[in-house]
Amino acid sequence: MGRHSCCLKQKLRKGLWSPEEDEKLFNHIIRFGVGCWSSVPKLAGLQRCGKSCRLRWINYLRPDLKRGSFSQEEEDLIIGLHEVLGNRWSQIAAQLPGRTDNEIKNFWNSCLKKKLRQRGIDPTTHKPLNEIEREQEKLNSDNSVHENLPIKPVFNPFPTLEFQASADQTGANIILYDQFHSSFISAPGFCEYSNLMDVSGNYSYGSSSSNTSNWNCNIRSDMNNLVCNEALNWKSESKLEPIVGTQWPSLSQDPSSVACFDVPRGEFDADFL
DNA sequence: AAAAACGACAACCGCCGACAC
DNA sequence: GGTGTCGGCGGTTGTCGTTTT
Repeated sequence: MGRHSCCLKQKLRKGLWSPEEDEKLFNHIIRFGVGCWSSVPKLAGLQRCGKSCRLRWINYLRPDLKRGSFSQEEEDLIIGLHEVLGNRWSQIAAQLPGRTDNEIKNFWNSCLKKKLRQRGIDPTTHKPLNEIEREQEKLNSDNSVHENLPIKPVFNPFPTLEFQASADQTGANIILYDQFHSSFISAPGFCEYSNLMDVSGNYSYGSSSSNTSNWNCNIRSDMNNLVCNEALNWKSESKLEPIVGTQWPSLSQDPSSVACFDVPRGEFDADFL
């Protein structure tokens, strides 16, 4: 329990990642893909634990990250999904291509919660705040009368909807989506999310922003898609940003045609092909 | 101009489930 | 079935830039 064995070893760096470390990790994963995270630091020449490398890759280095501020559509989608899913950030992130669970979680905690409160909505239950207060007062008065009764949880992650509880991993999202969709599209004040929700066809990372299993399965074809669609620009602050509108040739057609990125800082090899 | 407060976001921590042995 | 390892997740903390006092 607790810290992984890799983290217990001496001389492991912590804290912010340097551009050099980013470069090493990025180059390693581009070349070899992700096999076993615990072996990545050693193979990449990093004094970090595998967990830290994994997090850095998922939240920061992955080439398909969108970055930048959230659009209004994304904001509405997050709020709607949070009402359905609660703090299941990885599941919420799965519906927002290019966004990570960490990013969404931070956005929620630092911004959206505040916005909802300003609109008079409780960010936990998504009910009007005055209604929550009334319920709380009622609960308090009930408790004072029935002090010996078991305490019921106040928070209900599914406040207005009932969901099928036993869906397999692949079916769960579909069921949730159908129920979420049918519940909200007819409700006043809610956006039509359907065009945003259906990303299963073009979101190559599967069910979660943190899910790297697809990388393990077919790193080459995934990188093919990613590199072609989102060329990399190594910015001075070491962040990667897609070059909007840039057309890249398909690697499967002509791998040698993509030999270099726009790399003003750091040097990324593209000869993993 | 300096200090304090605030906000955004990167990273860590602890826990859990899956899996292999 | 017990144990250890690993990946993944959500909560929390740390860091740093910006704004306010």
